[in-house]
Amino acid sequence: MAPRAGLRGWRWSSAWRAARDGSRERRSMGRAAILLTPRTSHTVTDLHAHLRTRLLDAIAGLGLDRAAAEPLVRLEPPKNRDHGDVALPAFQLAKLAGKAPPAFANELAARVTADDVVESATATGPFINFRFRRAALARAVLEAIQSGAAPYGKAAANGQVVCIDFSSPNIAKPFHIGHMRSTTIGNALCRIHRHTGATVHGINHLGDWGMPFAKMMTAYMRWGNEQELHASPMRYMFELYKRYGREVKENPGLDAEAAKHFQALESGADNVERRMWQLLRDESLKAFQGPYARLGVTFDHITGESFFEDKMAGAMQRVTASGVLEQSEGAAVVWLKELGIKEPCILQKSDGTTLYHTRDLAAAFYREVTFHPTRILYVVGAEQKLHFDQLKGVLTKMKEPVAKAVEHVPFGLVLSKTDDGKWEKFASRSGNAVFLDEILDEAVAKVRGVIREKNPDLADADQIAEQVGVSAIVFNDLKNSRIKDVKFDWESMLQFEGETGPYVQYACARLSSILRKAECPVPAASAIDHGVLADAERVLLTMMDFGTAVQKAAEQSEPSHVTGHTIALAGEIHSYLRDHYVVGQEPKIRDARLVLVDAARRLLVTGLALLGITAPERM
RNA sequence: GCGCCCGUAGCUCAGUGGGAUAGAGCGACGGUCUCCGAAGCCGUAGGUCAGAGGUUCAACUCCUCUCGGGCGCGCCA
Repeated sequence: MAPRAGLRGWRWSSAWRAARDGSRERRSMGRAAILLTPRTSHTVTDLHAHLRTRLLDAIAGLGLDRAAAEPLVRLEPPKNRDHGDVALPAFQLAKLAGKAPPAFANELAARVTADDVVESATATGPFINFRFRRAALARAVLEAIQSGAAPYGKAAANGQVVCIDFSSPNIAKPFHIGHMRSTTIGNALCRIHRHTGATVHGINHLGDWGMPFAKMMTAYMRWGNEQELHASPMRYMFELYKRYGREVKENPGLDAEAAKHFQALESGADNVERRMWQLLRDESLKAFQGPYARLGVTFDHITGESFFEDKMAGAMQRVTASGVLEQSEGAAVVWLKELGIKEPCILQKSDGTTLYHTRDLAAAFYREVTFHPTRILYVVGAEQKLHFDQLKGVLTKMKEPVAKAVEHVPFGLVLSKTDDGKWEKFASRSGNAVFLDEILDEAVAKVRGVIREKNPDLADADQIAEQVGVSAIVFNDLKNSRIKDVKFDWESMLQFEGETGPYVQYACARLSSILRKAECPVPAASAIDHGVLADAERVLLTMMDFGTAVQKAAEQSEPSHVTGHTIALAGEIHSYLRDHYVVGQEPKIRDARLVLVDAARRLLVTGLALLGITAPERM
């Protein structure tokens, strides 16, 4: 419904006042994540599945109940790699058997004899450590990666339908640093869920309704000029926004004026407010395509708050019919005390107009009938936890089935450093607001400099600098648990060494370079001598963790699990390459390593793609 | 005041459906490009996991309390 064509080339104003009512577009937190997969094991590879079966057979052989033991067989990575490839703490199984853990571990280990896949099962105290045959490990992992089999490639449809409400900026304002987190996290979650086989609906719930927009309209109607608006829409609207903020201090009546305009807009009549709204919305929406294009973000649906204008009456009727709506001080509210929420959820103001909650309620109903979602993720900042608790609470009190799908995915604030070295919420009082384009431009410029220095003959250097620079910013945003506040400082943001996007991209470029220099095609993974890859066990075991990382990321709405895996894999392959050359080796070794290098590159590219990042062939 | 989140190495963070000696990166110090990309790799130093109780065979991980930091709390979003 919205124009997707990009408007490139304009820059954000250098200062931005994050006034209280201006910085609160949606983005926030949630209740406990709904875990949609049975938490029985981490069996994401054939090797693990095989081992599980062997273990359960052995357990049954010891006279234990197979079904009772099944959930207790929790294979986990050993604390120390020297112990083995996977470990099984035998405490609970020993309890089931009524034996001392070390003795039981011994008995069980003895029954898991070596086969084509399992090399050994060794009891170490109460733990059993397993080791796979190196050739089997290499074969299983490399063939799966090369053929694009799940979890390395996209999984078959899993029946889940996931709505992801993300980015959702208030489009009456410039796209600034504060908008980035919901955008990058939501984008990554869309890609991750698709990879795991879900049907995903990425939704941009634009803030194009309500008081912020009404204030912008008020400013424009008082001071606006259409020529200036068209010349530089976002910058001009930002100026209006700032002016409104200044003048409302002198003239508090402005807010009442804005409220009147909103009332007129919501009346549905074809009036000046409606035409004004349409104009401002169109202009700002166009301007937002620039940042989205740079970040590689797309949406399946751009249904902002205004989209629900004609659906709110129906939603209110539904609430009324359910009998949970009450009048309080002239407003229509739902009390949620029995759900442990003290603050009532206000659905209609005393002047009859609607609120954020009303529109989210209408949106929930709409999404339910339109998409039949198993989960609806709201990627919105943690400061809006109460809002989503209330939304879910109202739906729960109404006994609406969709209530259980509603899931807030909160994330931390973006903090900036004050003059005295403390961290505080981004606010431009001290002129510290930073706009996304400025950050991306800085990063790209720095990358360009690094390229000039390290790879001066690189073709398409500008394009690659854009690719690498933007990735550094996105990767940085997805590196830590989303609930952590992001400490924004230029130094670490523009750091390309260590655990960074460019580090992972560099690994990809290095691997690509080796594949080019090999001057022979990558053999089929099934055709190589897997035994010679015994020296690559750390790389292979890390590769094997990919599925677990993606699964956890999907279940917990936590892209950082994927980010972490790409860093780990890049590190392992870098280390491996130090002592293991590919080019110039005898064919048997060269071929096996070519498959390994190619698989590592593929998996890194896949991991980055899940984060919304591309990897250049050279950099 | 009430509710929620966070507190692990100098800094930024992993690890928190309890499990074997708490891991990275940055910074510091020391190595490493006549050999596939040094945006790399290897090593050294650095931790009473905020504190105190409790549950458990086992607690950084679960429960309670305290301290420190942050966010939120009726017609904004």
